[in-house]
Amino acid sequence: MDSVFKALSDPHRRDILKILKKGDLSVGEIATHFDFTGATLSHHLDILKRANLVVTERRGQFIFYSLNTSVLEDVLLSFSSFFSQ
Amino acid sequence: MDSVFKALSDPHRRDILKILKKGDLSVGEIATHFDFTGATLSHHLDILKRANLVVTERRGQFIFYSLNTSVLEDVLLSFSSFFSQ
DNA sequence: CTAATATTTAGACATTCTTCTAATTATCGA
DNA sequence: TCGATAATTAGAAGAATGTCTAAATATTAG
Repeated sequence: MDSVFKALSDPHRRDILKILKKGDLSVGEIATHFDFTGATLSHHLDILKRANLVVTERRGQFIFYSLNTSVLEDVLLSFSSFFSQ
Repeated sequence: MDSVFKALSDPHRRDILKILKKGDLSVGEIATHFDFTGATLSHHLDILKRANLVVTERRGQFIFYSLNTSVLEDVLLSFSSFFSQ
């Protein structure tokens, strides 16, 4: 759970998750939304992946990232019980 | 919202919130749950306060901290819409 | 096979974060 | 009022974080 909170603590990473809500995107497509380098984006994606918030799938030259919806639901439940109850 | 995510990114601060769920506590009482110094605790409490996650009230010598429940509910709602929809 | 494109990895640097000790402020009890 | 207790503030040190450039890896097209 720690890695999830850490992952969500950066605004750029939260933006990435929001962008992925609309559908899977390749790294290059995600990159068009930001000003920093590909290396930096790669680093953010790695942190999201380690937190299990996203999953990847290679399709030819491209690597597509998508939300790991089941984990996101778990996270939300976890948040609920964290705050209430 | 950024300050909230930042505040929640530290495990000790999340522990503090959990402890406060049981009821208001003075700084000294909160301190009994942790190993670090009072100065460090004070710093964590300051971050939680700036994020509006807790509120304070002086009672004589003591300063009591309690959860800012209305903001916590907002945060949870915000999280929900962040993940779903 | 080679060149081009997509992405990640390595290494460096500046900033931010967590923690500490020491000093300061606030309040109470005698 | 003074000393003791409670909490915060100031300043410093080391670790972690976000970012960059350059190099490496993977895949496709010709």
